[in-house]
Amino acid sequence: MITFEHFKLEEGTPIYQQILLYIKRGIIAGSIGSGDELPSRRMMSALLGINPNTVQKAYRMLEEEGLITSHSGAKSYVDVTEEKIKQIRKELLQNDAKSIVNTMKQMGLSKEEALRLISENWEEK
Amino acid sequence: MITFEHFKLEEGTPIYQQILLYIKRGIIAGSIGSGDELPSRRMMSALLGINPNTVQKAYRMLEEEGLITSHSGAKSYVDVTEEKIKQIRKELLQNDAKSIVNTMKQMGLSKEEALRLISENWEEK
DNA sequence: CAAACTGTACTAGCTATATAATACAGTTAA
DNA sequence: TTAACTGTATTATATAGCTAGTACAGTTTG
Repeated sequence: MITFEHFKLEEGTPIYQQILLYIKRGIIAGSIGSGDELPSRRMMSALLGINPNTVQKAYRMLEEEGLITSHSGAKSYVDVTEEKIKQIRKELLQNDAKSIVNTMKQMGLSKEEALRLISENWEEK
Repeated sequence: MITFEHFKLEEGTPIYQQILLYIKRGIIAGSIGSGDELPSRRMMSALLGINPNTVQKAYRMLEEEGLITSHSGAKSYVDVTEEKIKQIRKELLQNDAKSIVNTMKQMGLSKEEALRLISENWEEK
């Protein structure tokens, strides 16, 4: 069962997208994998204090992307191939890295300053 | 006159926020400073192909944060003190760095892998 | 002065996001 | 079997973001 223990809602980003990303990143990290049981829509919404429809939206998109399976009445499970993992790994990492670099450059940081900033923030907390 | 030459709209983030961030990051980088003239709301919206009201929203927020001055009928100008620059520098850099580190950790990357990813993506384009 | 620009304000309409309240049929477990 | 869970679907409502159109008064420039 995926716990969503370290999942915290943030403002400014659609909730369904945050759920999507949390699961995708978990799959990339290896902490989430095939066979893992997802919390039910109702359970999940109760835990996060959000609406069941919002969870359903995230789950439906995950199903459309072929990362989970859902059957009426039964529980939902993660179901990913190595191929899919490689695909979303490339997708997310490239996206994030490019966005980070652009941001840092926009703020006039040198490569060294950027690396130092990341490095310093890695340890804390 | 601030040119917005390298400004490109991205999907998924409110346009007014992108304008806000572009100017704040420019101020941090030093490429935008006190006395610089902002494009008029109408000019700006025409250049970006967006609605004048969206530009106005960004400009109004910049004024509320005390980064620009606007007077009815006259043009708008950047107006920042060293104190304000330090403040938003800390604000944005800390925010971005923490968000990046969290994302990377969520994907199971080690500090070294993260630094290498940034490093590799720095050069390209 | 007059025209063309400025900032500002307002109404209206659309889409996306999120909530609330039900409803129903399939699955599971006592 | 029956009760409690599942996924799925629907309708209604509210808010944020964005667009479109219009209006008006202050400023700048010819």
